[in-house]
Amino acid sequence: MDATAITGALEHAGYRLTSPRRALAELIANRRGHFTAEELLDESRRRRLGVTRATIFRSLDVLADLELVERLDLPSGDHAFVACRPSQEHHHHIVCSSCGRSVEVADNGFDTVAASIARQTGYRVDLHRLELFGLCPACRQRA
Amino acid sequence: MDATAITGALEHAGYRLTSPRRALAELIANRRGHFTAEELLDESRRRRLGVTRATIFRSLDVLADLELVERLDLPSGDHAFVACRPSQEHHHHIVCSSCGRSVEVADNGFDTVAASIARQTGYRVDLHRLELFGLCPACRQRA
DNA sequence: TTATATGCAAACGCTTTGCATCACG
DNA sequence: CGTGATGCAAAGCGTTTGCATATAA
Repeated sequence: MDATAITGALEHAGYRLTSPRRALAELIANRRGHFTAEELLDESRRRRLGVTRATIFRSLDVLADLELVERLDLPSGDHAFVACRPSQEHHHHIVCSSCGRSVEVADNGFDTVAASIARQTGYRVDLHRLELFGLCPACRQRA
Repeated sequence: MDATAITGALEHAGYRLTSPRRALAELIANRRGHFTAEELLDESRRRRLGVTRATIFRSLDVLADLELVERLDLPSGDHAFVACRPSQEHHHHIVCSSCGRSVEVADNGFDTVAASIARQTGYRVDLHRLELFGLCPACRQRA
């Protein structure tokens, strides 16, 4: 993942390109798996990037709106984020419960399930969240 | 939903049937849609049921383990719970974003989607969470 | 030049915990 | 009786906010 994908999308959406945001984009781009706000803050401190807590939360908020990151609710109850490729279609993530790496998953086939649920329940389905957890190929091999 | 379904399951699982737990079972059984721990606490205070905060959180924890309630992560980011019928197969809930009422949804058909995701990604899928939001029939009509 | 973004630190809200006491079985 | 459950109040922890200052455009 490339930091310029994030900074570019921010700029395109009319947000100012500040140096904390550039630093944050780089931090996020270099993450392998999911990450928390706290982890970004820790790394920012360690590397003296000068991105502070409030900015991290405010920026993650913006990035989530732009769908550059997705909020995750881990089975543990913790909140985390994953970076996504921008301007993609609706998709979900499968997250490795061992190493945290995640892969984007096309919504393909799920619309059928959603339609059948709508038919069965009479609800109008507006929104769904799907989170998958398991073991990635590398961690499977290691196990 | 019947409070005895909850108390019975608690007893069956070897938990003590205390009066706070009985009161809580009744509180939960009478809920129509999803609810938060705070809401239960409010009602317990209003009706002087004497169930305190710590007990509510501890009990919801137990009930979630027994799958008598399911934890929900609302699109707003809030956490809530819904009561489930006990000893059911794996299922999900569709939640009305207007009135909060929820219906259980069979997992039917989703296994195919999960299998295809596993095949495409190479991940071993261990766990998934699916939450659907929309408008229930009653709220659709009202709108 | 001016709206936007940031830093700081305090406030916030939900949830958990320690510990003494209570009461189910 | 003995162990598990409760109440209370305090701590914990992730997240948000107000406000003065700095900065991108």
